[in-house]
Amino acid sequence: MKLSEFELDVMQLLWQHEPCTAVTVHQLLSEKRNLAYTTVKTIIDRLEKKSAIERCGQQGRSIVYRTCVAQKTLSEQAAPNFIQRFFRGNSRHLIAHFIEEEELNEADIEYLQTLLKNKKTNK
Amino acid sequence: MKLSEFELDVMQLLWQHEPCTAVTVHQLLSEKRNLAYTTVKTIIDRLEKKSAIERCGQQGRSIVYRTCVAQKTLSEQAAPNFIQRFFRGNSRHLIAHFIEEEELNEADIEYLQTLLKNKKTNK
DNA sequence: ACATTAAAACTACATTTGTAGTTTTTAAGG
DNA sequence: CCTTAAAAACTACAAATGTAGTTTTAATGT
Repeated sequence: MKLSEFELDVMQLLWQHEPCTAVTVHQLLSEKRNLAYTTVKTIIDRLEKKSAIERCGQQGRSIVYRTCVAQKTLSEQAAPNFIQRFFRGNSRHLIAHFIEEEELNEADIEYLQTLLKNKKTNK
Repeated sequence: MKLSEFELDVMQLLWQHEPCTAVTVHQLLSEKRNLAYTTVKTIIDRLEKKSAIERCGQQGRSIVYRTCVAQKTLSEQAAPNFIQRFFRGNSRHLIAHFIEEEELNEADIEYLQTLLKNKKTNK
């Protein structure tokens, strides 16, 4: 399944807030940018057509939606692409990039160190 | 600057092989998928229009191109987006995801461990 | 029961993207 | 010099995307 950027934005909100109506998604998105309700609804319709989300009820006159794909599923598909594109398939560089560029607190760092240690021993 | 997937594919090749002609890019891409030369040239024209690449000479009747943006510049812009989309801005999860999912050899792991250690002490 | 009106459903449209055909230019060989 | 053929330049077009207007449906208050 291939979703556009905007579609992914909406999925993002849904993953965080599902089950959830189009009205709610519109409200959530409106905090960031100015969008007509119908615009958001169009995206939701398209996501439904693509079977990324489905109806799971009704609230007053609003349809309640929920996702049918896990965030992980999509990120797993997107990740290799991303790596390919920017890091020539070299995941060491990728991870290094993020370690260098991203904000990480002490706990984060320790957590990641543990992960790496485990990865090494499980080889 | 916003580049499409295909445009990024071409940038990828250019970063690796610049300076470089459209014919060469076409040859390189042809190893992976079947594309008309004109298709590739169209993308190159668009990249030029977007000022992502520029002419830097001629080879016979072919124009030689080079990039005008660093890979890093683009990945830095793309990365936050990507993180936002899939990991809700939580870079710990992002890095953890890649550590868990990607192939890493012993040397990779050690390298990353060093990076983390440095990051911790430089705080 | 009926009117009101929110939300759904449908339609629209410009722009971007992937893809390639056609025409024009021009370097290179004879 | 003239021809030729390779590459450039231009044109085309369907599908996807971002964006929103218009019309229909139906829940809710009276």
